[in-house]
Amino acid sequence: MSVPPANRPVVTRFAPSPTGYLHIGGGRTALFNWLFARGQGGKFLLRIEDTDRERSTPEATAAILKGLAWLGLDWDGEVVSQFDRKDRHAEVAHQMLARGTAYKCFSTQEEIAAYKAAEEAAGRYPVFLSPWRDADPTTYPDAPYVIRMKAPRTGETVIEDQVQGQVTIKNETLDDMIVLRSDRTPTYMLAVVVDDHDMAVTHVIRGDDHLNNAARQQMVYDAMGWDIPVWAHIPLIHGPDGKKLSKRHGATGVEEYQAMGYPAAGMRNYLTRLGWAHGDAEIFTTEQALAMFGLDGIGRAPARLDFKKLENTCGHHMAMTDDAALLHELEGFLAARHQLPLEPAQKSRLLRAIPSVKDRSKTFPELIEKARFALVDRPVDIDDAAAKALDAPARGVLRTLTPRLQNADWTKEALEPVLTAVAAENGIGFGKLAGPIRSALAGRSVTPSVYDMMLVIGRDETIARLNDAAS
RNA sequence: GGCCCGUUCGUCUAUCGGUUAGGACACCAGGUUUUCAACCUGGGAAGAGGGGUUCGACUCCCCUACGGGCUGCCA
Repeated sequence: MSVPPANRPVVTRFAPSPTGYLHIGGGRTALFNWLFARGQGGKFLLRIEDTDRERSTPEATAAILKGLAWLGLDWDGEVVSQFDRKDRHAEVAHQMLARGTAYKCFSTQEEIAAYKAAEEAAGRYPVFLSPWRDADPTTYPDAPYVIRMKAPRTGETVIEDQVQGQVTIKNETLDDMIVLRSDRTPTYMLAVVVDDHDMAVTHVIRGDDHLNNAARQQMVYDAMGWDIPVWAHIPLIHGPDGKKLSKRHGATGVEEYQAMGYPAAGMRNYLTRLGWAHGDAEIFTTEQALAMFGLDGIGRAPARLDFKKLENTCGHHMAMTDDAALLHELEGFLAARHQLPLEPAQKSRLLRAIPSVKDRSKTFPELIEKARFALVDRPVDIDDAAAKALDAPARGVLRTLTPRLQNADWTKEALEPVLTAVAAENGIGFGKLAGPIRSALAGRSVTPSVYDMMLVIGRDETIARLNDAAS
């Protein structure tokens, strides 16, 4: 058995099959690979496993690339198409044939099915033992064949896994897996090994649904005399009920999370912490994650998705992100939702409003809703809850307020005493004054601070909206 | 069915034989307050069950239960 490559620079890869959107679990797998490679100063490669021509589509590939881009995961070099490398895969299959570590099998699918059925009926583990394994080539018929590996029949295969530890698999449970199909195309088991070797991948970080496959794949590494990469099989993500994450749990594709308006930085942070920990670290930047991330922090049990914590994490990142970057990402969010792009005027209004709303928002829809006061034009649409605060007495109070605003300095420090005084003169608490102002300025009863709103929309607009509401 | 993996508060997790089992989210109570948040303080909340090993087990071993994965000429 070969030893893991210890002194080479780290090379990881993400190798999705293009049969749909980028699954949230796949996104996390990509993220772990990216964090590890980038954190170690290594390379992160992308390979599309499109050998299944029936199910692979260019649309799916595009969706996966888009999902990765949204998560902020960039890869080195060109995207590798596994299908394009089929000749190389066939070449390796024939090399193994020549070395005697693989053989041609002429058994038909019917024969195999019958064999397995008989084994099962006899109460044995249904491993197909091909009669062609040690057949004399001169007896080969002129018929379609596949190339199979000669798997060891005794002993055990040990997988040294960075996450799962030492996993031992009995060789009798390993069949002579097919590496080249009868149509000369490679199977996944062959292609993945050849590609990982040719791409000089040092660390294979992938879902633990591949843990058993690692034993099979090691056969190919051994047959070719290649170095086995470091394995790290990470647990899958489950839904809130602990079952495998599926459509009935809600969102499974990363683009759905983008469409729901979660900021990418928050998503990254949450996904990093899902199944990985570094002491008490909870909220961190990508730079910090890069510095902290390691394979030893990955847990062995599947983690459940918790939307409440995702939201909380995203809230922290909203507040941490600078205003211009937030606006830029907001535009991406609107585009992902196929909504109208922002006009320049709206952008500048939003940019001014963001500081007053980003601390209190967890998602982009929330940010937009809270920034509504800055986006709307007069006359402001007032909803029922806001209208309740604008009864006759309240309108009277507002009429006493507007003249006082004409000459005040437009800063919070100057405005504060004015509003406090008006409230006092009217014999009401500050809350009774803030309510009507809120309604007049935003048309809603839930808004940012009244001072923030006044400063953002400016003196003229403030007075105009107050007059609208007071009349 | 067989094989493989897993199991600490409701959830994400820390602990790497000796801790009052820590943090975060969520929840509850109180505080602050200009609405909603945010924020501050406090609170309840966990080692699946059973056997071992050991002076001592969440930690090591075995069994059971439960969950997941694999068992394709899919990846």
